[in-house]
Amino acid sequence: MANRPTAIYHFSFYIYDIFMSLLPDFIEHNDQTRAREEHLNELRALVGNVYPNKFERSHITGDEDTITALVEKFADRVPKLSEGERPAPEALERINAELKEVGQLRTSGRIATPPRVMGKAAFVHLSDGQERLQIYVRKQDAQAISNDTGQPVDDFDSGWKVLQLLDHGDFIGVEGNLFVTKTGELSIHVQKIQFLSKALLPMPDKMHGLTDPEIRQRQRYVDLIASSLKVEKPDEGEKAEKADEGNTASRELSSREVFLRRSRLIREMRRYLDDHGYIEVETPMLSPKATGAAAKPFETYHNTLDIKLYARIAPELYLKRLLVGGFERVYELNRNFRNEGISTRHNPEFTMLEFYTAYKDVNWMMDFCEEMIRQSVIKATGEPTAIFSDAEIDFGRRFQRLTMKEAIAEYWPKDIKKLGKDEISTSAFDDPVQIERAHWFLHELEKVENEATERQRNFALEDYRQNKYSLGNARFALSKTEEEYLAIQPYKHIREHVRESSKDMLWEKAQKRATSRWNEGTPSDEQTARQIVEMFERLAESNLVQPTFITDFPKPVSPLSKASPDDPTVAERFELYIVGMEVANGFSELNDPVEQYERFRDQVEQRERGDEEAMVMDEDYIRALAYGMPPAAGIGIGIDRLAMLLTNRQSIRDVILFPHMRPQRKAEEKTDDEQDENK
RNA sequence: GGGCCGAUAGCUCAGAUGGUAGAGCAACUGGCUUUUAACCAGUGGGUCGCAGGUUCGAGUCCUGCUCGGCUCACCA
Repeated sequence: MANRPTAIYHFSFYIYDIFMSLLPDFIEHNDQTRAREEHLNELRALVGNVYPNKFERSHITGDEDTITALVEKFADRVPKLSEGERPAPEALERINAELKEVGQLRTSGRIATPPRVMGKAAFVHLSDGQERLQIYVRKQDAQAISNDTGQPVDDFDSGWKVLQLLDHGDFIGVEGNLFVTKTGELSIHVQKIQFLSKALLPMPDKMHGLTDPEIRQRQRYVDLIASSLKVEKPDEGEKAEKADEGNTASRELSSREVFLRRSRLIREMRRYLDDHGYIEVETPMLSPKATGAAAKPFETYHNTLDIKLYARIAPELYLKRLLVGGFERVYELNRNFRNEGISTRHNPEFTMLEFYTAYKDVNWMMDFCEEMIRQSVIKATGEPTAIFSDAEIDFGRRFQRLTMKEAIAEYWPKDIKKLGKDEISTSAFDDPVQIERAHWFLHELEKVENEATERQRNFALEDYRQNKYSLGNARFALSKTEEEYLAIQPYKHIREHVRESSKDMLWEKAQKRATSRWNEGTPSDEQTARQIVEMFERLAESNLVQPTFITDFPKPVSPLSKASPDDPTVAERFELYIVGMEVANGFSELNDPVEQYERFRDQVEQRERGDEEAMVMDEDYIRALAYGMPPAAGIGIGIDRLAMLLTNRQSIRDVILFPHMRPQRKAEEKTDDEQDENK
């Protein structure tokens, strides 16, 4: 008890918090925030207003002297040295004489390293988010500027006093002249120092950055600070490894770089369309009908109009109304909202580029889309290839094109191309009975395989558990990855074994099942269409690593696209797949109001049968088409997914600045909610 | 919805078999006038995600929950 803090001790801190604390109480306080608050109070006494309105930077670089501008402009004056090497004194003297000619300059930034104070001099790095530049403050040289008068504080070591009160993360402005230090680093010898803003909360770790994905995503500002303050200093081992990997440009991008690259991608896609005669438009984000795609919408309500509104799921029908109105080339690059699951590939709001081109068809659109993506990728990243996970995606090569049925045949399990007397090939999927059989066969095979592997997995687990008990503390000798490996190893064999031993039996079963279904009545075109799409998704989708256009979608699943002139059951529609992700979806736009009306009616029927994602009737759109819409091709491109590909991020949340996440609930709130529910 | 993993100091993470909560960085005090992951000496800081339980004793074991990650399934 004696060496524990007393109640009075705690109470004094409580009082301190109430009377001294500047920050509101929902922000956690600790010794570090208290130190920063004290520094701020002392700074206020020294320089007056601690949140001044502006800082004028000089214009030696031609434009504003940001840190990046200065570092870039004077990069060629800095001697290039290998690690540990120091510049020759004569060379240094010459360089510094040159730099003296440049004269006084003023720049500003955030303190990117904790000040290294050495008696009566100090080194600090300033960052403008992109580059960092060192400043050198000598006690007798630096004056503080008062933020009230704009004049130097009348105190011989005022600049030094301000420096003592600076914390990692504060913003300051400095005036001084450039020089190169003995160790060869470009620096500013500070004559005047002006305090600009305080970081009351401590900065994230300068070496590791932020690793917790939760904070990275919830508090993106901290993530971005971390990625601009991080010290790039891999140890020798890592360095050697990186050198071995060669020049594959596989270095992981910082969070900041991810969003810069995303921005560049968007800019290049806009520019490409602008250069090809498209105009950018904005259509309603809130609309009385949620149409243009198959998805569940968000609902909201307009008080004055007294109507229900939906956040749009796609701008498609509005953009096509503009084709009717006489804009031949339009695009919209903006958000869509879908009230569906959240995953590594889905965010409730996502950015889509849609554009429409009059007098063109789907084939033209594929060519145009391919070239646009290729050019934008090259301009955004500097090269035609991108590393994603362990794949190198080549945007430079012509994109592969497969019909959906070809893709199914291509990725049909290699070892079961032959089933009894039947050969699985593209033509097999022209016949609805064969489609039904193949679909059921896959379904059954998957079920049996999953059952078998599940049983195998449990067996391996049980085996492992028994070993664990018999081996006692050996658990700690065995690394987790080895455990997992042992449990997974038999898994592949069992899958192959099951496939080989049961394929003919399952094929017969599927045949019977298909036959009995057909005896009950012919399946609708829509059912057949769904079976084809399902087989494609199960078999092919995840295998489409390099950019691949999948064409010839079944008409019934494409209610807004035109049928192919060659095959009335097929829509002139394509989707672009890269690393198993749907990145784009385009088609020849259906412009026959009568047929569109029929298709909507089919959709409405499906909706009534319980398909929540089927479309609704949009009478005004039919009316628009009745005024006449030119033949046209249209496309939607998922920008977030493209950004993932170009930044090697496996989660869509890593390429969206502020992704949606479940709110954190405290225990007390939870019990309150539950009490409410119980009432 | 099922499964697996995670949550410990401001940050990054250690803490096998239950027994006084640790390191590095950050913070604070002192020293050092060209350092750079500065250095040297010293100091403070944690209700171990939340709520229960077992126990003489829980960061550690059990139950429930929250948040996050991965994964499978469903839906399209």
